[in-house]
Parts: sequence; C-alpha cells; structure tokens
Amino acid sequence: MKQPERREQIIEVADRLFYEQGYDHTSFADIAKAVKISRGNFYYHFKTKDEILAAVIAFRKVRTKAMLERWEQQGDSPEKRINCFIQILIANQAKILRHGCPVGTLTTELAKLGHHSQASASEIFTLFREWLCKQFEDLGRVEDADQLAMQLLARSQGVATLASAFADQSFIDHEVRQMSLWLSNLNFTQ
Amino acid sequence: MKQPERREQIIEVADRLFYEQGYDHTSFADIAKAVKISRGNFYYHFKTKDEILAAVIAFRKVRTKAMLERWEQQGDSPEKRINCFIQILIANQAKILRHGCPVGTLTTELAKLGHHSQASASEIFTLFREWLCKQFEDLGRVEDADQLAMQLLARSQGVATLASAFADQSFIDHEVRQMSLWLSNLNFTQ
DNA sequence: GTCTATAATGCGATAGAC
DNA sequence: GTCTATCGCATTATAGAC
Repeated sequence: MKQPERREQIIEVADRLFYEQGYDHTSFADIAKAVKISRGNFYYHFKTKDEILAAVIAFRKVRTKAMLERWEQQGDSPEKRINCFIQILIANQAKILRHGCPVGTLTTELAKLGHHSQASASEIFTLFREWLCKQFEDLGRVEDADQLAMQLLARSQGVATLASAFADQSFIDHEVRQMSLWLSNLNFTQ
Repeated sequence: MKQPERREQIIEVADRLFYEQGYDHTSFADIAKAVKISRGNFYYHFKTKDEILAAVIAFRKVRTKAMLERWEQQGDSPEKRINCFIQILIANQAKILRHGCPVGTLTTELAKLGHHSQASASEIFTLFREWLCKQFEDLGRVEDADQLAMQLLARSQGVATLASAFADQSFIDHEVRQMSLWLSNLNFTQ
C-alpha cells in the first residue's frame, strides 16, 4: 500500500481506539493489529506515541472544521445552526453513552498525564467555542456571545459525561430538548 | 505501624494519586513510594489493583455522604443547601483546574477501560443526585426535582471539564455566579 | 514498505527471609 | 508487618533481513 494511504489508515484507526479505550491504554500492538500490519512496520510510519497522538489531534481538527463549515451552510438562521451543534448529542448518542465526548475525554486524560499535547487537544474545544460565539453574535447577543457559547459547551459536555456514567439514553433526549427550548427563548430573555 | 492505620494511609494516597494521575496510569510503585513502603509490603495490604480501586471508591462514598450530611445541617433553607453544592467548584478550584472533577474523571476513565467498578464509581454521582433531588423537592419543585438535580449536576460537571481544558479560573467564578442566579430564580419560573 | 527478532524497561503479582 | 528478590508479561522502541 502507498505511504499516504497507510498513514491515513493508521490515523483513523488510532483516532477510533483512542476514543474507545483512551490514549494511554491503547498500545501500538492494538493499533497495528486493527490495521493488520506488524508492530515493526508501524514504526516506519510513526516513530513515537507522541507523534501519532499529534497526528490524531490534527486529523480531528480538520474534521471538526469541515463539520462546522457544513453546519454554516446547512442552517439558514443562527438558531438552526446552533441546533446543529446541540443535535450531535443525538447523532452520536450510542458512542457517547459508551465512551463520552471525544474532545472532553481526551483533554481530561492528557491533563492527568501531564502530556504536552493537552493544549493542542483543547484547541478542538476552541474551534467549537469560536463558531458558537459567532452564531450567538448573529443571533443578536453580541455582548455575551462568548459566555453563551461556553455555557452551551459546558452543558453538553456535562450531559455526555453523566449520560455515560448512568448509561442513560433518555437523559440525552431530555437535555437536548431542554437546550433547544433554552435557545429558542434566548431572544426574549436578554 | 498498625494494620488499620497503614491501610487507611494507603487508601488516602491512592485516592489522591488516582485523582491526579488517573487510575490506570498510577502504578503500585507510585503508591508504595508515596507511602514510603516497599512494593512487596504493599501486597500484604492489597492483593490486586482492583481491590485498592474498590477501597478508594468505598472511601470516597463515605466521605461524600459525610459531606452531604454536613451541608444538610449547615444550610437552613434548601436554596442555601444547594448553594453549598455549587460552591464546591470554588472551594476545590485549584484542584479542579488541574485534574477536573474527581467523580466525573474516574467514571469516564473506568468506562473507557471497560472496568467492572465503573457502575460502583457512578454511585458517587447517585449520592449527589439523590441529595440534590431532595433539596429541589423541599424547594417546592416536586414534579421536576430529579430533572433539576441532573441538570445542575451536568452543568457543574461541564464547568469542571472546560475550566480544566482551558485552564480558566475566571470561567468557574462566572459560571458559579450564573448557577446561583439560576437557582434563586427557580421559584418564580415554574 | 513490510517483516521477524530482540533489546530495554516497567508493570502486576508471588515467595520467602526476618 | 516489612523487606529483598524474582517471575512472567506487556510495553515502547530498534536492528536488520527481504
């Protein structure tokens, strides 16, 4: 297989395994086995574990940016676009119940490990934060746009954590409805 | 040193290290070194890593129950008692900024590891949930008490995760004020 | 690019002396 | 109750053949 393809393949598998099992708990052997190459060959593509983590984070950033651009074009109002964000809790419900939020769980783990890539991983949160901030500004909440963005980010983060802890699907459904309601009432409560 | 004392000492050190470094990443050597006993001696007190994790979770449950009982007696109104809960984000600010919420980060990690103690660790959340539920009932919100408890639990959980990710102390301060405000307005918005 | 073989380290866990 | 010594295993990482 050509070099770029194999590299992409490894990153995608590592991305999935880091999410499902955690970064530290996932070994090169796990990734190599899933990609169906030998451990030795793995080192041709990535020299250290830090290197593949950096590649996975970069991959997630690109994917997140693409998703945010898609939402930007899909929704024809800021409220509809923010609802796209809220709805990912439903779209990824099954995975979130088992493994939590991909961004939150990674930044938390890297913080505990004292890993230098923690700051880089947190920038995925920043992508959501700035995008949401822009939407709230378009909604007319110019002054507290960033605070609203952080509030929504925090709440959906907490929903993912608790839904996973209690293995409670209906909690996600309920909180998503509540967040949508909160959003549609925002114009009148400033 | 007498057996029960040493056992307690190990549990307290393990509790701290599991919080700071994560469960999986903390080795017996780490704990033994911090307690200043040999690795071999460690096994006199705890035979497996599962065993010490179970002891730490049990320890946290006892400590949480004691704290909730203290809050129960301290606050002379349900609103003040719920504010005790909200204020732990301030009281434990420094630790939360570095290591997140002790309950949330442990349940998340155990979920990723597929560890059988995950359900037991989640019961610490249940202690808070049921205590908060009772307070919201006393506040007069009988019908949606559990939903309000879960909403507050989720929000403070998200605040801890994001504050840690961004290393942003002022975000905790701001969100705590917002949650207190939300609480004081609850009576009028039913 | 891919493989096998292997070095070097750290881990959970055990045995046995004191 | 505490220690030293050690086993068996998984891990990251390297060397070198094909």
